[in-house]
Order: sequence, then C-alpha cells, then structure tokens
Amino acid sequence: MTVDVKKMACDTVDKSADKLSTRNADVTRQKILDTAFEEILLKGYQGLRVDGVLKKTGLTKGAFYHHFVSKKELGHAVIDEVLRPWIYERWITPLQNIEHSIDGLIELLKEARDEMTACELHTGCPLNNLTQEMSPLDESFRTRIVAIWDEWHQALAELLERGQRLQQVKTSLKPKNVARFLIATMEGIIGQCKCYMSDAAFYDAGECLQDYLESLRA
Amino acid sequence: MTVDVKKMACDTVDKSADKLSTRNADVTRQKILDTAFEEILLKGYQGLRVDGVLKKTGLTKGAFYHHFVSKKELGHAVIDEVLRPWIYERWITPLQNIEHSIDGLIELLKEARDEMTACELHTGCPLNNLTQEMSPLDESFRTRIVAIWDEWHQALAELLERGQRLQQVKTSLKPKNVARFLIATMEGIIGQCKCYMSDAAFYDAGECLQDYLESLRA
DNA sequence: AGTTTGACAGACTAGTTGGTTTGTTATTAA
DNA sequence: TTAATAACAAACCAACTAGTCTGTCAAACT
Repeated sequence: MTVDVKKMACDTVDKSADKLSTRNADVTRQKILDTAFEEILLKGYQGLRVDGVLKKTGLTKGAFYHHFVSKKELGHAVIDEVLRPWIYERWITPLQNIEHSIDGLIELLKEARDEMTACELHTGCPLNNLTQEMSPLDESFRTRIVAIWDEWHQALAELLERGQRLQQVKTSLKPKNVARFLIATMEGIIGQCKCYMSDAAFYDAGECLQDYLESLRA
Repeated sequence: MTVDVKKMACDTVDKSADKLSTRNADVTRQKILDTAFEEILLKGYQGLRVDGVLKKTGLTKGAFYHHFVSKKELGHAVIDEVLRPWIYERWITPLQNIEHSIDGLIELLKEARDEMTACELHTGCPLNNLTQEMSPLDESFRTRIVAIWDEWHQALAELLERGQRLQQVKTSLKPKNVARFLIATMEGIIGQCKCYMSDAAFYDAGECLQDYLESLRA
C-alpha cells in the first residue's frame, strides 16, 4: 500500500479544519447530532422537528436522510453518540477520579451547583428529560436510556464500596441503595430548579443533601 | 325569585345521574378534561392530540371547541381542574392530617410505595411530568405548575415546623430546605421507577429516605 | 306554542411534518 | 482522464393536526 503525501495532507488538514464550507460527511453528521441534541434538550424528542434541525444547520432534507433513515434513528444516535458521552464526561468519569468518597461527592455536588449556568437551569438534565418523556412511549428509547442510568448507578455504587473498604464510609449501609437514592435526589433537585428557573432549590435542598452525605461517614 | 320544584328536580336528578346519554354540558366538559389528563400523563402535552381525546370520548370537534377555545386552554384547564386537585388529594391534604411529623411522613412514604400500581409505575408523577416538559416551553404553563409546587412545599414545611414546636423534629434544621429536599427526592425516586418500569428503585432508595427521615427526629 | 339559545355534529381548511424522489456536484478509485 | 459513488440540494407528497364553519336538535324562556 502506497502512501500519498498529498492525500494525507488532504485527510488531516482539509477535512478537520480548512474544508469547513465544502463537503465533509463526518462534520455534517455531527452537526445534525449536536443540533438535534440541543433541540431535544429544549423541546423534547416529540418537540424536535427535522425541519427545525435543517434550518438551524443550513442543511437540507437530502443531507439529513442521507445520514439518517428516520427521525427515530436520529433520536437513537443522539442518545448513543451525544447524550451518553455527555453523561460520562459530566457525571460518571468524575466519580472514578475521586479519592475520598464522601469528600469527593460533596466537592462534586458543589461543582455541579456552581457550574449550573442560566441555560442549564431551565433545560434540566438531558438524560432525565428524555427518560420522563420517552420511557412510557417507546421501548427502544427506554432500553438505551436505562442502560445509561445503570452505568451511572454502578459507578456510584462502586465509589461507595471503595469508600467502605477504605473505612471512609459506614459499612452498615447498602451502596446500591445509597447510590440510587443519591441519583434520584440529584435529579429531583435539578428538576425543581428547572421549574423555578432558579438555583435556589439547588442551594436549599443541597444543604440537606450535604448533611446526608456527611451522615454516611464511617 | 320563585322556585320551581319541577325545575329543581330536573337540575339535581336528571343532570347528574339519569341523563347520561343526552346532553349535559358539565358532564361533557369533565369527560374531555379527564381524558385529556390521562393522555397527557401518558404522552405529554405535546403528544396530546385533540382528535385523540375526541375519539376516546366519542365526541366531535363541535363539542370540543364549544367548551375550549384552544388546545392550550384545555391544557390550562387540566392543570387547574384535574391535576391540582389530584395533587391535593394525594399529597397535600394527607400532610395536614398527620399528627406526628416523622412517623406520619414515614407512614405516607410506605403508603405511596404500596399504592403505586403497575400503571402509575410507568407514567410517573403527573405534576413532575408536566413540569419537566412544559417549564422551558411555555410560561403560562410554568406559572400554573410552579404555584402547585409552592403549595405542596409550604404544606410540607409547615408540617416540619409543627413538628419542631412539638419537639418531634430537630430544631437545628431548616424546614423549608428539608421540605424542598424531600419533594425533590420523592420525585426523583418516582422518576427512576418510571424508567425501570419497576418499584425496585422505590424500595431501594426508599430505605435511605426512611433513614434520612429518622435522622430528623429531635 | 313558538322563539331563542346552548350544546353539540361533522365536513372542511390551511398549515405542518416526516419522509420520498429525482437531480446535481464534489470526491475518489481505476 | 474517466467512471463510479458518496454527499448532498430541493421540489414534492401523503398523512396528520389544530382550528373553522355551517347546520341541527333539544331544552329553556316567554
């Protein structure tokens, strides 16, 4: 196999940076995915309009249906390729970098509160939004979504188990139950913020959540 | 003002019971409201179809637009006349009948868990559903919804304050914060159940919630 | 009894929506 | 260089959807 230098240059330079205005399948597809994610975040999957995504991206029907066979498949792709990585980056990976379970969780809680921008305040958690909307409506969505919750739940439970082994966390409590409780509480608080369009709920309920986390110490 | 006995009889007997098959504005309107509530519970407001309600009720466009000027007004009416009373009956009024704050809340929690039918499991809480869907989309919905949350929150905070006065609840904690925390947690747990289509989350996280409630005792 | 009015019935409409089809152009393999 | 194909552009379509309009019929009013 021969290597063409000009072709290499084309692949690396042109495709990723220069050729923004010309054709690039990967960029186009990603643009659709990102825009759809934003739209779903604001209006839900049912409120998402294919035409709306096209208008926002400046693309056409031809481009869209070249990359996705249907709106439903777009929804699946958004979950797999945008939502899931987003949850990992924001909620799951940080758990794995925690040294002291309780201290780390309290720190994470504060970070989440402070990072909550005005925009996020009234859009809420994308995973929970989609869960509440789509779980009863479509099984293919629900199974994808439930898998993400499970990954998050497991990572949190493992953090607590680790804390127990390191004598940081009370051994009397059940990591899986506490993990479920913490996830539910976090999502519940974010949901309240969304409704009030204010982070006051996060500060108010957050105090109690912190007290609860303190009560878990060994 | 004269009172016609025959007219009285007509008003009370015929309209409310006998004349089920003939015209009765109140019954028709209520039938639309109840059906719309069910539809919203399952598919959300955006998924609600006027035609769908008509099909389920056996009514027609004429009947619908005689009682409601638009789909949006129907949504408002469902919130005011069905959802709000439902929340009161199920969550707020029971709070007011509690004697011992902590014991009563734990009891209420268990009742909620046991009363959770298979249907409710995958529909979730109607108030929270509508909150998550409509808060970012329509201000007229959000204000109506937020008022209900406030009423619930206040009733719960009052229960805790009462508990403090009666030496049942620690005086160190802030009733409003705890009330917000409890509501958020409850809704978060119900939301998890909806996704898993199982009450396991309710039992798992419920254990922790009970522990938390116990920790509030004076 | 006759008139008015409230409570519908149901055909119709204009705009939207997901999806199709046909054509065009840039890119790539031969 | 050329043929093939991937990546679109855009007109088009059928189904759906909220809302309208005209007509009907039963009950209340006079």
